[in-house]
Amino acid sequence: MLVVLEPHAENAGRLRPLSDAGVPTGPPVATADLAGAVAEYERSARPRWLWAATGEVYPELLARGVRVERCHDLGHVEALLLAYQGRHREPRGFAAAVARLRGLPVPEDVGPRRKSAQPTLFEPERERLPGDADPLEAAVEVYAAQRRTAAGVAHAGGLRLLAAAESASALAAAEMTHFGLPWREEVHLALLEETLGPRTAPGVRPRRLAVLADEIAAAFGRPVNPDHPPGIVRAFAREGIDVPSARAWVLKDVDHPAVAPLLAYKELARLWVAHGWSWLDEWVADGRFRPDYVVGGVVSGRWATRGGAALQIPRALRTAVRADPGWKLVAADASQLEPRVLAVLSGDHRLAAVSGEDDLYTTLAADAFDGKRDRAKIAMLSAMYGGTSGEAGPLLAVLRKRFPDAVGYVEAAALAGEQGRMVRSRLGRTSPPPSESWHEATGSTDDSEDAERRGRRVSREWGRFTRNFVVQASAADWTAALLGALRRRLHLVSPESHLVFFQHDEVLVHCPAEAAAAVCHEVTEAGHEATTLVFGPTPVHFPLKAEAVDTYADAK
DNA sequence: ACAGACCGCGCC
DNA sequence: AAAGGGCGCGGTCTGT
Repeated sequence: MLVVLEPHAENAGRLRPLSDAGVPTGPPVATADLAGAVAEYERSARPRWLWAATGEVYPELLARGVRVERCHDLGHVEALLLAYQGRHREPRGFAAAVARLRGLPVPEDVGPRRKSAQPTLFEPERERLPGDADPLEAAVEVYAAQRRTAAGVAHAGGLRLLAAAESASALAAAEMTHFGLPWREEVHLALLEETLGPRTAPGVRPRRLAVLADEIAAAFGRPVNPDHPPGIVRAFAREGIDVPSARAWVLKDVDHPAVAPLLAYKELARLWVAHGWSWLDEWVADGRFRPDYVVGGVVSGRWATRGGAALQIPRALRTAVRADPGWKLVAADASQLEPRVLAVLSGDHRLAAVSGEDDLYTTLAADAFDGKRDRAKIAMLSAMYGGTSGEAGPLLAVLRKRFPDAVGYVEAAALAGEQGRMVRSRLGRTSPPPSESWHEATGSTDDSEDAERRGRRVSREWGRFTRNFVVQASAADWTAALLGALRRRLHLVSPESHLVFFQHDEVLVHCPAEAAAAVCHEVTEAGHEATTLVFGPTPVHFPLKAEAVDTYADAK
């Protein structure tokens, strides 16, 4: 069964039960204790909850101690369906869906609201429905329309699964923010002091950075702002050294006394600016880092985050991520997910055979690259990213000869992009159509050499995007299914355990120490479940190694 | 004062 | 001959 839910302020709201097909089976019921009503339904019927946006409803339920098993997130599903139809640029979200159905002016998407760990005094604004539509009725209508749309396309089965997996991902994201990533402030503070010096006021360079800035100035014989790349390039030019940019990898081969302090400065400044004391103040509270995840925030279906740079936690800081006393972190990482995804998508039997081992690149190297793992990896990444620089070209040729189906698959995707066609993931995530300016550049009637060259370049760029899209988006299909399977399994074997972090192809579970072995087992099983759900029976191996650690720094 | 471009670097 | 996918975020500079 389904229950459609509409929240009001202060835990009040309305509910209405529906059949699986979305037909109301009873009248709307108002309640002053929404969380209690939801909890009761969970106990008695385990319905699939139907609501406009998980992010608007579920955090409040979690705050009141209520977990739900399943939902259908109308906003996320709307976005997936619009994309499937090539309508990426139309406003997504529930309110827009209602407006489209009723022929009313479609409201623009509300812009992103940056959040922080600090509690806010104001309730987040809820979408106003156009034409004063009744939210419960409108949700039922939109659900029916989404079912019709999804059923009428070639990827019907895939989209149904994708809708469920994306909705489950939204639940998992809200739970990760709610429970938070265990973050030991004193460990982080000690690391900052050790590498930067004592804490300074915001904007005031810590001692170690000030010293390096002085060394840089001394090496150049005049003050040079190390935070200003053009100034650095000019400073080297005055010394008779031409550098194309001030990037670290460019400077590291330059022979000049300013290089060493500059490289050290860049590294430390990055830590200070991105994950220094201000970051701690803003993002860590009560021993938890609570980033705001944006499920499906990337066109490929990958997650993004808003604020806190949660998907860029530097390796050096992972030592601050520690399990509570008596608890463990179970770290799980899908190794080499994308080449394995390519093996399934392309049906390349040879590549499937190579994926049988835990380290795909080693096997690939033994198979085709004289045992040279580096080369095997470059070849594979070049195939998936469209890289051709340096030695990539010849290596890719070797790969193509040995694995024609796999390389042919990504090359077909690249060709589609170069021609402005869309490509899709396994479950039906769909690449956006190229922009107006892309069409102008590639369809130009101007046959000057410059215009033609630009057209070719723009076309190739889009081909690299679609080449990567098929792999990256199908990997996102798999991870969405994984999250759904894992959160359900965790609740069964160890209800106290929670997903607390997710980053493209790795997850962290915070669990009581005595549950760690069981959690590791469930992670592995969830990986198998995701593989079968998304890809069906396949010889391709998707190893998802799980290990219990005390700190994230010890993972892998 | 503010928005937006560009650079550079962190993560996958 | 050269050509590499996806992000978020903070810095400086430029234009208004």
